[in-house]
Amino acid sequence: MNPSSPHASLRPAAPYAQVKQSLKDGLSEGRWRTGELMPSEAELVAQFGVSRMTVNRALRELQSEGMVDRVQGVGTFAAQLHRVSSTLTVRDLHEEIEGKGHRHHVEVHLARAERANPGLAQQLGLAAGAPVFHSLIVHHDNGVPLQCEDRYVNPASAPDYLKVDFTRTTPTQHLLEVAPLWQAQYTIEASLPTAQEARLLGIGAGDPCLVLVRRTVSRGRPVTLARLAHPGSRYQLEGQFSP
Amino acid sequence: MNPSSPHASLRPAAPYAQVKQSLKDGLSEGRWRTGELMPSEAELVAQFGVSRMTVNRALRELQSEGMVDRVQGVGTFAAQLHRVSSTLTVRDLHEEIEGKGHRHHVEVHLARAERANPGLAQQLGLAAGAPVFHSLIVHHDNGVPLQCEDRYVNPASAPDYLKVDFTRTTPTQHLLEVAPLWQAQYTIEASLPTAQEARLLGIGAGDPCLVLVRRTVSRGRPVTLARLAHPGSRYQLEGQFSP
DNA sequence: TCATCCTAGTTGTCTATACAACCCTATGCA
DNA sequence: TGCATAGGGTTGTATAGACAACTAGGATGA
Repeated sequence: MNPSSPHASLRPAAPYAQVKQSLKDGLSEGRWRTGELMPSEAELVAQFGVSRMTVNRALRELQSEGMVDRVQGVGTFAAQLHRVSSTLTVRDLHEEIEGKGHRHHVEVHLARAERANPGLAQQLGLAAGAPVFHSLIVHHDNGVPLQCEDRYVNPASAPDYLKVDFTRTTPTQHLLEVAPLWQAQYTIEASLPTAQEARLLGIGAGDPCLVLVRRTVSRGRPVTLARLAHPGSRYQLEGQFSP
Repeated sequence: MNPSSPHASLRPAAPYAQVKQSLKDGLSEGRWRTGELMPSEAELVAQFGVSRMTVNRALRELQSEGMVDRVQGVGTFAAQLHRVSSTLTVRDLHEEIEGKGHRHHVEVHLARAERANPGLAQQLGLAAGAPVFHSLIVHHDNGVPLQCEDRYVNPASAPDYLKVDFTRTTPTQHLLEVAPLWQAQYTIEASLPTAQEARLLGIGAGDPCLVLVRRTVSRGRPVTLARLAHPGSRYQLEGQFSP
C-alpha cells in the first residue's frame, strides 16, 4: 500500500483544523448566541490539549472568515451570522464559457481611438477631449450572442490596446496583463437594451437585459470603463455562499 | 499626552504585516509575473530579519486572500490577479435602506400556510403537498416600492414564521435568528415582472426587473426560497473589489 | 462621591526549534 | 536504458515561552 494514500482525507486533520471545525460546528448549532462570549484561548488550550498558538490560529482564521469577533483584552464573541451580505462571484466570460465546455468566439465591431466626452473623461481621469480607446465586441457562446461589451480604455494604462487581436485574447485578459488589478467597482442593473445592443444581441427592443458596468483602477489610475449587456433570457449571474 | 495615542496608525506595523505589505506591493507593481516563483520563506527570513513563523504567517494570509499560490515541497508563486472573479456583496434590504438614512416600511399582502406544489417541494426538501408557509411582502424606501418579496418557508425550520409581525421584523431577520445561515445559493437575472409584481411595484408590464432568487440552507435542511423582484429603474446592485 | 491606580484576564505577536510531508533532481545500480 | 533511492530544498504544522497591548473591575485615596 502506498504510504501517501490516494485518498488524502484519510490523514487526520491537523489539530488547528480540528479546533476550528469544532468551534464552527458549535456556532452552526447555535451553541453560542450571537454576541455571546465564547471560550478563551486558555480554556480551549485546556480543552483540546494543544498549545496556545494552535488555538490562536484556529480563532484567527475564524475571525477572518467572519464567524467570530475578537477584542483584545476582552475575549472572543460569536459573530452574528446576520451576514446576509454574502458574496457573489463575477467571473471572466471567456473562462466561464470554456469552463462549461462550450465554444467561445467574438465579433469585433469597433476598435479605434476617439476623443473622450466630458463624462467619460472624468470617469477615466482624463481631460475632456483627450484620446481614448473604444472597442465594441460581441461574445458568443456556441454561436449565440451572449454579451455585448462596450469598452473604453485609458491609453496611458494600455498603450497597445488597439494592436491586440481580440479574437485570440479578450480585452479583459489583455488589460489584466498590462495593468495588475488593484480595484474594481461594479453596478448590476436590469434595463432595456439600446437599439444597437438589441441588434447586436439579436433580441427585441423590449427584452430586458442584465447590464454590468465595471470600472477598474490600477496603480491608482483608472484603466477601463466597460458596459457589459446580456440578454436577460440567456444569461444570469449565479452565486453561492457558505460561511 | 496619552500613551495610547488616539491615532493608532502611529504605532509601527507588526513585522508580519510589514512582510505581507511588502510582498503585496511587489505583486501590485508586477515585480513577479503571474505564475512566477517568489522568494522562499528562508529567503524572506534572511531579508527581513524575522523568524520563519512570522514570514509564514504573512504568506499564509496572502494565500488566503488569493494573492499567491503555495505548493508544499515546491514554493510560493505569484497568483494570477486574473481573479476577475471578484465579489459582489448582497446586503439585507432593511439594513441597506436604513443605512442610507431612508425610511423603510413594508406592506404585507400575504402570510399563510399552503400546500407545496411538486417543484417547490423538491426545492425545500419536502413531500409534494406538504404544508409550506408563503408570504408576499412589498418593501418601500421612503414610500416608494422597491422590492417585491415572494417567499416560501420550510415550516420545520421556522415553525413560528407566520406569527412574526413583519412590520417590525423582516422575514430575513427572523429566519436568520431561528436558523443560522449555513449555505445560500443565488441567481440574479433581468426579466419582465409578473402581472402581480408590476401591480405591486407600480411599474409597467414592459419595465425590466432585477430579480434575485435566493435559496438558503441551515443545518443541512432547506429553509427558504425567495424571489426578490426590484424595478430595474430604481434598484441596482453595487459592488467593489480590492485585492 | 469621584478620580486614580492597580491587577487579573484576555488577545496580539514574535521567537527558536522541531518534525512531517512533499517535490525535484542527482546518483547509483542492474 | 531504466529504475530505485537518497538528499536537499520547500512548505505545513506544533510547541513552549515570552512580552506587549488592551480591558474591565476592584481597591485606594482625596
